[in-house]
Amino acid sequence: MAPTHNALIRLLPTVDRQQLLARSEPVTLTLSQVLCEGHSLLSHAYFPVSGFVSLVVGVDEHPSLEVGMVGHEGMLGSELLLSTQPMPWKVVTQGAGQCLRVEAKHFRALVAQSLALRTVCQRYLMVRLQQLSRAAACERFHTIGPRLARWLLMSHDRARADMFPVTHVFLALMLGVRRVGVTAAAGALQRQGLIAYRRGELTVVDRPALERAACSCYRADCATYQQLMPKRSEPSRV
Amino acid sequence: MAPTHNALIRLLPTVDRQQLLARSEPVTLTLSQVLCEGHSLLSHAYFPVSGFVSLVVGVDEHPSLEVGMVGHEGMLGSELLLSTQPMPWKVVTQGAGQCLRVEAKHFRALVAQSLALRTVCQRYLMVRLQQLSRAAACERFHTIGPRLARWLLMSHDRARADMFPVTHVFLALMLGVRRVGVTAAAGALQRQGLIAYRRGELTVVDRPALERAACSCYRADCATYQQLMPKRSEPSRV
DNA sequence: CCCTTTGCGTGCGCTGCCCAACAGTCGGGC
DNA sequence: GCCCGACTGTTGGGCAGCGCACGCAAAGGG
Repeated sequence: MAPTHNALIRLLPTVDRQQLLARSEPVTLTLSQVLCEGHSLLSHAYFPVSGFVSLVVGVDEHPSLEVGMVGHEGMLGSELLLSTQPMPWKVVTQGAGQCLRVEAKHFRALVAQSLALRTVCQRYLMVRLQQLSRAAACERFHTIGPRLARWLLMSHDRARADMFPVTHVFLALMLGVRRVGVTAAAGALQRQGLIAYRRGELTVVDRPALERAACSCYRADCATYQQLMPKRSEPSRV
Repeated sequence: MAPTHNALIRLLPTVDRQQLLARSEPVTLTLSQVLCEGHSLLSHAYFPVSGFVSLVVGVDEHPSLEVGMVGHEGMLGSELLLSTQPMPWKVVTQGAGQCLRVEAKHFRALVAQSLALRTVCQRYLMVRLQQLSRAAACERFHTIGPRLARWLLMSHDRARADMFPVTHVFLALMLGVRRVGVTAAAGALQRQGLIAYRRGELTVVDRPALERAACSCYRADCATYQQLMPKRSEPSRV
Protein backbone atom coordinates (compact mmCIF):
# COMPACT_ATOMS: atom_id res chain seq x y z
CA MET A 1 0.00 0.00 0.00
CA ALA A 2 1.04 3.59 -0.49
CA PRO A 3 2.61 5.48 2.41
CA THR A 4 -0.32 7.85 2.37
CA HIS A 5 -2.44 5.05 3.72
CA ASN A 6 -1.08 6.17 7.06
CA ALA A 7 -3.31 8.95 8.31
CA LEU A 8 -0.56 10.96 9.98
CA ILE A 9 1.68 10.92 6.92
CA ARG A 10 -1.30 11.95 4.85
CA LEU A 11 -1.70 15.01 7.05
CA LEU A 12 1.75 16.31 6.17
CA PRO A 13 2.32 18.93 3.46
CA THR A 14 4.09 17.55 0.41
CA VAL A 15 7.53 18.90 1.25
CA ASP A 16 7.55 17.63 4.82
CA ARG A 17 6.14 14.31 3.70
CA GLN A 18 8.87 13.79 1.16
CA GLN A 19 11.55 14.60 3.68
CA LEU A 20 10.08 12.01 5.99
CA LEU A 21 9.76 9.39 3.27
CA ALA A 22 13.35 9.97 2.21
CA ARG A 23 14.49 8.83 5.63
CA SER A 24 12.06 5.98 5.98
CA GLU A 25 12.22 2.34 5.04
CA PRO A 26 9.39 -0.15 4.56
CA VAL A 27 9.20 -3.06 6.99
CA THR A 28 6.91 -6.04 7.16
CA LEU A 29 5.40 -6.70 10.54
CA THR A 30 4.89 -10.36 11.31
CA LEU A 31 2.41 -11.64 13.84
CA SER A 32 3.53 -11.53 17.48
CA GLN A 33 6.75 -9.76 16.57
CA VAL A 34 8.05 -7.66 19.45
CA LEU A 35 9.01 -4.19 18.24
CA CYS A 36 10.11 -3.02 21.65
CA GLU A 37 10.44 -4.63 25.04
CA GLY A 38 8.95 -2.80 27.97
CA HIS A 39 11.25 -0.23 29.60
CA SER A 40 13.73 -0.33 26.76
CA LEU A 41 14.63 2.17 24.07
CA LEU A 42 12.66 2.41 20.88
CA SER A 43 14.99 2.23 17.92
CA HIS A 44 12.64 3.60 15.26
CA ALA A 45 9.47 5.56 14.81
CA TYR A 46 6.86 3.40 13.08
CA PHE A 47 4.04 4.48 10.78
CA PRO A 48 1.80 1.47 10.19
CA VAL A 49 0.17 1.17 6.80
CA SER A 50 -1.61 -2.16 6.87
CA GLY A 51 -0.20 -3.80 9.99
CA PHE A 52 -1.00 -2.79 13.54
CA VAL A 53 0.44 -3.22 17.00
CA SER A 54 -0.58 -3.35 20.65
CA LEU A 55 0.91 -1.42 23.55
CA VAL A 56 1.16 -3.77 26.48
CA VAL A 57 2.10 -3.34 30.12
CA GLY A 58 2.82 -5.97 32.74
CA VAL A 59 2.70 -5.74 36.49
CA ASP A 60 3.76 -8.23 39.14
CA GLU A 61 2.81 -11.72 38.04
CA HIS A 62 0.37 -10.51 35.44
CA PRO A 63 2.21 -10.72 32.16
CA SER A 64 0.24 -8.38 30.04
CA LEU A 65 -2.56 -5.92 29.61
CA GLU A 66 -3.19 -3.88 26.52
CA VAL A 67 -3.35 -0.12 27.10
CA GLY A 68 -3.30 1.06 23.50
CA MET A 69 -3.39 0.07 19.87
CA VAL A 70 -1.65 1.65 16.91
CA GLY A 71 -2.57 1.14 13.27
CA HIS A 72 -2.78 3.16 10.10
CA GLU A 73 -4.51 5.94 12.01
CA GLY A 74 -1.49 6.66 14.17
CA MET A 75 2.14 6.06 14.89
CA LEU A 76 4.46 4.43 17.34
CA GLY A 77 7.23 6.63 18.66
CA SER A 78 5.66 10.03 19.12
CA GLU A 79 7.18 9.62 22.59
CA LEU A 80 10.60 10.12 21.00
CA LEU A 81 9.70 13.81 21.04
CA LEU A 82 9.95 13.82 24.79
CA SER A 83 13.18 12.12 25.67
CA THR A 84 15.51 9.30 24.86
CA GLN A 85 14.27 7.41 27.86
CA PRO A 86 12.74 3.92 27.88
CA MET A 87 9.27 3.32 26.49
CA PRO A 88 6.50 2.59 28.96
CA TRP A 89 5.21 -0.35 26.96
CA LYS A 90 6.04 -3.58 25.34
CA VAL A 91 5.00 -3.30 21.70
CA VAL A 92 3.71 -6.42 19.94
CA THR A 93 2.48 -6.89 16.41
CA GLN A 94 -1.14 -7.79 16.55
CA GLY A 95 -1.93 -7.63 12.84
CA ALA A 96 0.64 -8.57 10.22
CA GLY A 97 1.24 -6.08 7.44
CA GLN A 98 3.28 -3.23 6.08
CA CYS A 99 4.79 -0.35 7.93
CA LEU A 100 7.18 2.53 7.40
CA ARG A 101 9.87 3.20 9.91
CA VAL A 102 12.42 5.92 10.55
CA GLU A 103 15.49 5.64 12.73
CA ALA A 104 15.02 7.42 16.02
CA LYS A 105 17.86 9.88 15.47
CA HIS A 106 16.63 10.74 11.98
CA PHE A 107 13.12 11.09 13.31
CA ARG A 108 14.28 13.56 15.90
CA ALA A 109 16.09 15.56 13.27
CA LEU A 110 13.01 15.59 11.04
CA VAL A 111 10.81 16.71 13.89
CA ALA A 112 13.21 19.54 14.68
CA GLN A 113 13.00 20.90 11.17
CA SER A 114 9.36 20.26 10.26
CA LEU A 115 6.70 22.21 12.09
CA ALA A 116 3.95 20.18 10.49
CA LEU A 117 5.45 16.86 11.54
CA ARG A 118 6.08 18.17 15.02
CA THR A 119 2.51 19.37 15.29
CA VAL A 120 1.07 16.09 14.12
CA CYS A 121 3.19 14.06 16.54
CA GLN A 122 2.37 16.35 19.44
CA ARG A 123 -1.32 16.11 18.75
CA TYR A 124 -1.13 12.37 18.47
CA LEU A 125 0.71 12.18 21.76
CA MET A 126 -2.14 14.15 23.29
CA VAL A 127 -4.54 11.56 21.91
CA ARG A 128 -2.43 8.87 23.57
CA LEU A 129 -2.68 10.69 26.91
CA GLN A 130 -6.44 10.86 26.62
CA GLN A 131 -6.72 7.22 25.69
CA LEU A 132 -4.44 6.04 28.49
CA SER A 133 -6.47 8.01 31.01
CA ARG A 134 -9.67 6.52 29.77
CA ALA A 135 -8.13 3.04 29.68
CA ALA A 136 -7.58 3.24 33.42
CA ALA A 137 -11.25 4.03 34.02
CA CYS A 138 -12.30 1.33 31.58
CA GLU A 139 -10.28 -1.30 33.42
CA ARG A 140 -11.84 -0.23 36.65
CA PHE A 141 -15.50 0.02 35.74
CA HIS A 142 -16.31 -2.00 32.64
CA THR A 143 -16.98 -5.69 32.41
CA ILE A 144 -15.54 -8.22 30.02
CA GLY A 145 -18.37 -8.24 27.45
CA PRO A 146 -18.33 -4.55 26.56
CA ARG A 147 -14.56 -4.41 26.75
CA LEU A 148 -14.27 -7.34 24.39
CA ALA A 149 -16.65 -5.70 21.94
CA ARG A 150 -14.61 -2.53 22.13
CA TRP A 151 -11.40 -4.42 21.46
CA LEU A 152 -12.88 -6.14 18.46
CA LEU A 153 -14.02 -2.83 17.01
CA MET A 154 -10.59 -1.33 17.45
CA SER A 155 -9.02 -4.27 15.69
CA HIS A 156 -11.67 -4.23 13.01
CA ASP A 157 -10.86 -0.62 12.23
CA ARG A 158 -7.16 -1.29 11.93
CA ALA A 159 -7.24 -4.65 10.19
CA ARG A 160 -9.37 -3.18 7.39
CA ALA A 161 -10.96 -6.61 7.04
CA ASP A 162 -13.96 -8.29 8.58
CA MET A 163 -11.94 -11.36 9.43
CA PHE A 164 -8.72 -11.42 11.37
CA PRO A 165 -6.75 -14.07 13.26
CA VAL A 166 -7.12 -14.07 17.04
CA THR A 167 -7.49 -16.73 19.71
CA HIS A 168 -9.29 -16.69 23.03
CA VAL A 169 -5.99 -16.99 24.86
CA PHE A 170 -4.66 -13.93 23.10
CA LEU A 171 -7.79 -11.93 23.84
CA ALA A 172 -7.51 -12.94 27.49
CA LEU A 173 -3.96 -11.58 27.61
CA MET A 174 -4.96 -8.30 26.01
CA LEU A 175 -7.96 -7.74 28.25
CA GLY A 176 -6.18 -8.97 31.36
CA VAL A 177 -8.74 -11.67 32.13
CA ARG A 178 -8.89 -15.46 32.08
CA ARG A 179 -9.48 -17.33 28.88
CA VAL A 180 -12.68 -18.73 30.40
CA GLY A 181 -14.01 -15.22 30.70
CA VAL A 182 -13.30 -14.56 27.05
CA THR A 183 -14.96 -17.82 26.01
CA ALA A 184 -18.09 -16.80 27.85
CA ALA A 185 -18.19 -13.26 26.49
CA ALA A 186 -17.30 -14.26 22.95
CA GLY A 187 -19.86 -17.04 23.06
CA ALA A 188 -22.52 -14.51 23.99
CA LEU A 189 -21.54 -12.21 21.12
CA GLN A 190 -21.64 -15.13 18.73
CA ARG A 191 -25.04 -16.33 19.90
CA GLN A 192 -26.36 -12.84 19.31
CA GLY A 193 -24.97 -12.99 15.81
CA LEU A 194 -22.54 -10.09 16.20
CA ILE A 195 -19.45 -12.13 15.44
CA ALA A 196 -18.47 -15.58 14.23
CA TYR A 197 -15.28 -17.46 14.81
CA ARG A 198 -13.65 -20.73 14.16
CA ARG A 199 -10.28 -21.85 15.48
CA GLY A 200 -8.42 -18.62 15.69
CA GLU A 201 -10.24 -16.75 12.96
CA LEU A 202 -12.77 -14.21 14.01
CA THR A 203 -15.25 -12.47 11.75
CA VAL A 204 -17.20 -9.33 12.48
CA VAL A 205 -20.73 -10.03 11.29
CA ASP A 206 -22.87 -7.17 12.57
CA ARG A 207 -20.70 -4.16 13.19
CA PRO A 208 -23.45 -1.71 14.17
CA ALA A 209 -24.69 -4.10 16.83
CA LEU A 210 -21.13 -4.61 18.03
CA GLU A 211 -20.81 -0.87 18.48
CA ARG A 212 -23.91 -0.89 20.61
CA ALA A 213 -22.48 -3.74 22.67
CA ALA A 214 -19.17 -1.98 23.28
CA CYS A 215 -18.51 0.19 26.29
CA SER A 216 -18.59 3.94 25.86
CA CYS A 217 -14.81 4.04 25.67
CA TYR A 218 -14.79 3.07 22.01
CA ARG A 219 -16.92 5.98 20.96
CA ALA A 220 -15.08 8.29 23.32
CA ASP A 221 -11.68 7.31 21.95
CA CYS A 222 -12.85 7.84 18.39
CA ALA A 223 -14.30 11.22 19.29
CA THR A 224 -11.06 12.27 20.96
CA TYR A 225 -9.08 11.34 17.88
CA GLN A 226 -11.41 13.21 15.59
CA GLN A 227 -11.34 16.25 17.81
CA LEU A 228 -7.61 16.44 18.42
CA MET A 229 -6.12 15.52 15.11
CA PRO A 230 -6.11 18.38 12.64
CA LYS A 231 -8.45 17.69 9.76
CA ARG A 232 -5.83 18.53 7.18
CA SER A 233 -2.24 19.69 7.21
CA GLU A 234 -1.44 22.99 8.81
CA PRO A 235 -0.10 25.49 6.31
CA SER A 236 3.57 24.66 5.99
CA ARG A 237 5.73 27.54 7.10
CA VAL A 238 9.23 26.20 6.84
CA MET B 1 7.70 28.40 51.06
CA ALA B 2 10.36 29.28 48.53
CA PRO B 3 9.72 28.52 44.87
CA THR B 4 12.63 26.12 44.90
CA HIS B 5 10.54 23.83 47.01
CA ASN B 6 9.18 22.66 43.70
CA ALA B 7 11.47 19.96 42.40
CA LEU B 8 11.15 20.89 38.74
CA ILE B 9 11.90 24.55 39.32
CA ARG B 10 14.87 23.51 41.40
CA LEU B 11 16.22 21.59 38.42
CA LEU B 12 16.43 24.72 36.28
CA PRO B 13 19.64 26.68 35.86
CA THR B 14 19.53 30.07 37.54
CA VAL B 15 18.90 32.10 34.42
CA ASP B 16 16.03 29.94 33.19
CA ARG B 17 14.57 29.78 36.63
CA GLN B 18 14.51 33.53 36.99
CA GLN B 19 12.84 33.94 33.64
CA LEU B 20 10.15 31.52 34.75
CA LEU B 21 9.68 33.19 38.12
CA ALA B 22 9.40 36.57 36.46
CA ARG B 23 6.30 35.37 34.65
CA SER B 24 4.80 33.46 37.55
CA GLU B 25 2.42 34.43 40.30
CA PRO B 26 1.77 32.74 43.62
CA VAL B 27 -1.66 31.23 44.21
CA THR B 28 -3.20 29.56 47.19
CA LEU B 29 -4.93 26.29 46.48
CA THR B 30 -7.96 25.65 48.63
CA LEU B 31 -9.37 22.22 49.32
CA SER B 32 -11.58 20.76 46.58
CA GLN B 33 -10.93 23.71 44.30
CA VAL B 34 -11.30 22.72 40.64
CA LEU B 35 -8.34 24.00 38.63
CA CYS B 36 -9.63 22.61 35.38
CA GLU B 37 -12.75 20.81 34.31
CA GLY B 38 -12.32 17.67 32.26
CA HIS B 39 -12.05 18.23 28.51
CA SER B 40 -11.54 21.94 28.87
CA LEU B 41 -8.55 24.17 28.34
CA LEU B 42 -5.97 24.69 31.03
CA SER B 43 -5.41 28.39 31.60
CA HIS B 44 -2.11 28.17 33.48
CA ALA B 45 0.80 25.88 34.15
CA TYR B 46 1.00 25.13 37.88
CA PHE B 47 4.06 24.35 39.97
CA PRO B 48 2.87 23.20 43.40
CA VAL B 49 5.00 24.14 46.37
CA SER B 50 3.06 22.95 49.36
CA GLY B 51 -0.37 22.14 47.89
CA PHE B 52 -1.13 19.19 45.66
CA VAL B 53 -3.81 18.14 43.21
CA SER B 54 -5.44 15.03 41.76
CA LEU B 55 -6.01 14.20 38.11
CA VAL B 56 -9.44 12.68 37.82
CA VAL B 57 -11.35 11.05 34.99
CA GLY B 58 -15.00 10.13 34.80
CA VAL B 59 -16.77 7.62 32.60
CA ASP B 60 -20.47 6.90 32.17
CA GLU B 61 -22.22 7.08 35.51
CA HIS B 62 -19.01 6.81 37.48
CA PRO B 63 -18.15 10.32 38.47
CA SER B 64 -14.49 10.01 39.21
CA LEU B 65 -11.37 7.97 39.36
CA GLU B 66 -7.95 9.33 40.13
CA VAL B 67 -5.31 8.59 37.53
CA GLY B 68 -2.54 10.83 38.77
CA MET B 69 -1.38 13.17 41.51
CA VAL B 70 0.76 16.28 41.27
CA GLY B 71 2.60 17.91 44.12
CA HIS B 72 5.89 19.63 44.76
CA GLU B 73 7.67 16.91 42.84
CA GLY B 74 5.98 17.79 39.56
CA MET B 75 3.82 20.17 37.63
CA LEU B 76 0.42 20.51 36.06
CA GLY B 77 0.43 21.65 32.48
CA SER B 78 3.38 19.91 30.87
CA GLU B 79 0.69 18.90 28.37
CA LEU B 80 0.66 22.50 27.17
CA LEU B 81 3.80 21.56 25.26
CA LEU B 82 1.76 19.35 23.00
CA SER B 83 -1.19 21.39 21.88
CA THR B 84 -3.80 23.89 22.91
CA GLN B 85 -6.37 21.16 23.07
CA PRO B 86 -8.50 20.21 26.09
CA MET B 87 -6.96 18.46 29.06
CA PRO B 88 -7.81 14.80 29.55
CA TRP B 89 -8.57 15.28 33.25
CA LYS B 90 -10.49 17.17 35.78
CA VAL B 91 -8.00 18.67 38.21
CA VAL B 92 -9.00 18.99 41.86
CA THR B 93 -7.06 20.33 44.80
CA GLN B 94 -6.50 17.52 47.19
CA GLY B 95 -4.16 19.25 49.59
CA ALA B 96 -4.46 22.95 50.34
CA GLY B 97 -1.32 25.01 50.02
CA GLN B 98 0.86 27.26 47.93
CA CYS B 99 1.55 27.07 44.27
CA LEU B 100 3.18 29.05 41.48
CA ARG B 101 1.40 29.47 38.21
CA VAL B 102 2.22 30.84 34.79
CA GLU B 103 -0.26 31.83 32.12
CA ALA B 104 -0.43 29.26 29.37
CA LYS B 105 0.72 31.61 26.64
CA HIS B 106 3.66 32.82 28.71
CA PHE B 107 4.51 29.27 29.58
CA ARG B 108 4.62 28.34 25.91
CA ALA B 109 6.90 31.27 25.19
CA LEU B 110 9.20 30.33 28.06
CA VAL B 111 9.37 26.75 26.89
CA ALA B 112 10.27 27.90 23.40
CA GLN B 113 13.22 29.87 24.64
CA SER B 114 14.53 27.69 27.46
CA LEU B 115 16.04 24.36 26.57
CA ALA B 116 16.32 23.40 30.23
CA LEU B 117 12.67 24.11 30.94
CA ARG B 118 11.64 22.29 27.81
CA THR B 119 13.71 19.28 28.76
CA VAL B 120 12.32 19.15 32.27
CA CYS B 121 8.73 19.38 31.06
CA GLN B 122 9.27 16.76 28.40
CA ARG B 123 10.81 14.37 30.88
CA TYR B 124 8.00 14.95 33.31
CA LEU B 125 5.46 14.28 30.60
CA MET B 126 7.21 10.99 29.97
CA VAL B 127 6.82 10.19 33.65
CA ARG B 128 3.12 10.93 33.32
CA LEU B 129 2.85 8.50 30.40
CA GLN B 130 4.52 5.78 32.43
CA GLN B 131 2.30 6.40 35.41
CA LEU B 132 -0.89 6.44 33.38
CA SER B 133 0.04 3.16 31.77
CA ARG B 134 0.74 1.59 35.10
CA ALA B 135 -2.46 3.04 36.55
CA ALA B 136 -4.47 1.07 34.02
CA ALA B 137 -2.83 -2.17 35.09
CA CYS B 138 -3.23 -1.26 38.75
CA GLU B 139 -6.96 -0.70 38.32
CA ARG B 140 -7.27 -4.04 36.65
CA PHE B 141 -5.24 -6.27 38.92
CA HIS B 142 -4.88 -4.79 42.37
CA THR B 143 -7.35 -4.92 45.22
CA ILE B 144 -8.56 -2.13 47.42
CA GLY B 145 -6.22 -2.65 50.34
CA PRO B 146 -2.90 -2.29 48.52
CA ARG B 147 -4.28 0.47 46.33
CA LEU B 148 -5.43 2.41 49.38
CA ALA B 149 -2.00 2.03 50.97
CA ARG B 150 -0.41 3.27 47.76
CA TRP B 151 -2.70 6.27 47.65
CA LEU B 152 -1.91 7.18 51.24
CA LEU B 153 1.80 7.00 50.55
CA MET B 154 1.47 9.27 47.55
CA SER B 155 -0.47 11.80 49.58
CA HIS B 156 1.94 11.48 52.46
CA ASP B 157 4.84 12.35 50.19
CA ARG B 158 3.11 15.42 48.83
CA ALA B 159 1.47 16.69 51.99
CA ARG B 160 4.84 16.73 53.77
CA ALA B 161 2.96 15.97 56.96
CA ASP B 162 1.96 12.80 58.74
CA MET B 163 -1.58 14.01 59.16
CA PHE B 164 -3.83 15.23 56.39
CA PRO B 165 -7.57 15.72 55.97
CA VAL B 166 -9.41 13.03 54.02
CA THR B 167 -12.71 11.22 54.38
CA HIS B 168 -13.73 7.71 53.43
CA VAL B 169 -16.14 9.08 50.86
CA PHE B 170 -13.36 11.02 49.21
CA LEU B 171 -11.06 8.02 49.18
CA ALA B 172 -13.82 5.96 47.62
CA LEU B 173 -14.18 8.50 44.82
CA MET B 174 -10.45 8.56 44.17
CA LEU B 175 -10.07 4.80 44.12
CA GLY B 176 -13.30 4.24 42.22
CA VAL B 177 -14.82 1.96 44.84
CA ARG B 178 -17.66 2.09 47.36
CA ARG B 179 -17.21 3.88 50.61
CA VAL B 180 -17.88 0.60 52.38
CA GLY B 181 -14.87 -0.89 50.67
CA VAL B 182 -12.70 1.93 51.94
CA THR B 183 -14.07 1.55 55.46
CA ALA B 184 -13.10 -2.10 55.42
CA ALA B 185 -9.63 -1.54 53.98
CA ALA B 186 -8.86 1.47 56.16
CA GLY B 187 -10.12 -0.38 59.21
CA ALA B 188 -7.69 -3.19 58.48
CA LEU B 189 -4.78 -0.76 58.12
CA GLN B 190 -5.75 0.90 61.38
CA ARG B 191 -6.03 -2.39 63.26
CA GLN B 192 -2.54 -3.26 62.08
CA GLY B 193 -1.36 0.07 63.42
CA LEU B 194 -0.21 1.49 60.08
CA ILE B 195 -2.52 4.47 60.18
CA ALA B 196 -4.91 6.23 62.54
CA TYR B 197 -7.88 8.41 61.72
CA ARG B 198 -10.67 10.28 63.30
CA ARG B 199 -13.44 12.12 61.51
CA GLY B 200 -11.72 13.17 58.35
CA GLU B 201 -8.20 13.41 59.68
CA LEU B 202 -5.85 10.64 58.80
CA THR B 203 -2.42 10.08 60.29
CA VAL B 204 0.33 7.91 58.89
CA VAL B 205 1.72 6.01 61.86
CA ASP B 206 4.04 3.37 60.46
CA ARG B 207 5.22 4.41 57.05
CA PRO B 208 7.63 1.53 56.38
CA ALA B 209 4.85 -0.96 57.06
CA LEU B 210 2.53 1.04 54.84
CA GLU B 211 5.06 0.74 52.03
CA ARG B 212 5.07 -3.00 52.46
CA ALA B 213 1.27 -3.04 52.37
CA ALA B 214 1.09 -0.99 49.16
CA CYS B 215 0.93 -2.57 45.73
CA SER B 216 4.08 -2.61 43.64
CA CYS B 217 2.86 0.42 41.70
CA TYR B 218 4.02 2.82 44.38
CA ARG B 219 7.59 1.68 44.24
CA ALA B 220 7.45 1.43 40.47
CA ASP B 221 6.16 4.98 40.08
CA CYS B 222 8.86 6.31 42.38
CA ALA B 223 11.52 4.39 40.48
CA THR B 224 10.26 5.76 37.17
CA TYR B 225 10.44 9.28 38.46
CA GLN B 226 13.95 8.81 39.80
CA GLN B 227 15.08 7.26 36.56
CA LEU B 228 13.54 9.72 34.14
CA MET B 229 14.02 13.05 35.83
CA PRO B 230 17.51 14.43 35.43
CA LYS B 231 19.34 14.48 38.75
CA ARG B 232 20.35 18.08 38.35
CA SER B 233 19.96 20.76 35.78
CA GLU B 234 21.41 20.18 32.35
CA PRO B 235 24.20 22.62 31.57
CA SER B 236 22.45 25.71 30.36
CA ARG B 237 23.30 26.47 26.78
CA VAL B 238 21.17 29.44 25.96
C1' DC C 1 -29.15 23.13 74.14
C1' DC C 2 -31.41 20.74 70.49
C1' DC C 3 -31.17 19.34 65.92
C1' DT C 4 -29.07 18.89 61.50
C1' DT C 5 -25.15 17.67 58.97
C1' DT C 6 -21.33 14.98 58.21
C1' DG C 7 -18.55 11.00 58.73
C1' DC C 8 -17.93 6.10 60.18
C1' DG C 9 -19.38 1.10 60.97
C1' DT C 10 -22.32 -3.10 59.84
C1' DG C 11 -25.26 -6.65 57.63
C1' DC C 12 -27.15 -9.15 53.62
C1' DG C 13 -27.81 -10.91 49.15
C1' DC C 14 -25.86 -10.82 44.53
C1' DT C 15 -22.74 -10.86 40.53
C1' DG C 16 -18.63 -10.82 37.97
C1' DC C 17 -14.57 -12.72 37.93
C1' DC C 18 -10.93 -15.76 39.88
C1' DC C 19 -8.45 -20.47 40.31
C1' DA C 20 -8.22 -25.18 38.93
C1' DA C 21 -9.31 -29.01 36.30
C1' DC C 22 -11.10 -31.59 32.53
C1' DA C 23 -13.43 -32.83 28.03
C1' DG C 24 -14.27 -32.31 23.14
C1' DT C 25 -12.53 -30.83 18.45
C1' DC C 26 -9.95 -29.43 14.71
C1' DG C 27 -5.58 -29.56 11.93
C1' DG C 28 -0.96 -30.72 10.58
C1' DG C 29 3.08 -33.84 10.69
C1' DC C 30 4.95 -38.30 10.41
C1' DG D 1 -4.36 -42.98 9.35
C1' DC D 2 -2.87 -41.86 13.67
C1' DC D 3 -1.16 -38.94 17.09
C1' DC D 4 -0.14 -34.72 19.15
C1' DG D 5 -0.53 -29.92 19.80
C1' DA D 6 -3.43 -26.01 19.60
C1' DC D 7 -7.85 -24.20 20.31
C1' DT D 8 -12.54 -24.08 22.31
C1' DG D 9 -16.13 -25.30 25.69
C1' DT D 10 -17.73 -26.62 30.47
C1' DT D 11 -18.06 -27.30 35.45
C1' DG D 12 -17.56 -26.30 40.46
C1' DG D 13 -15.98 -23.81 44.36
C1' DG D 14 -14.55 -19.35 46.21
C1' DC D 15 -13.87 -14.38 46.92
C1' DA D 16 -13.67 -9.37 46.11
C1' DG D 17 -16.49 -5.90 45.38
C1' DC D 18 -21.35 -4.09 44.43
C1' DG D 19 -26.03 -2.10 45.73
C1' DC D 20 -28.87 -1.15 49.29
C1' DA D 21 -30.13 -0.06 53.76
C1' DC D 22 -29.76 1.01 58.54
C1' DG D 23 -27.50 2.51 63.01
C1' DC D 24 -24.52 5.44 65.46
C1' DA D 25 -21.41 9.12 66.86
C1' DA D 26 -19.15 13.41 66.51
C1' DA D 27 -19.08 18.18 65.06
C1' DG D 28 -21.40 22.59 64.43
C1' DG D 29 -24.89 26.15 63.84
C1' DG D 30 -29.10 28.38 65.47
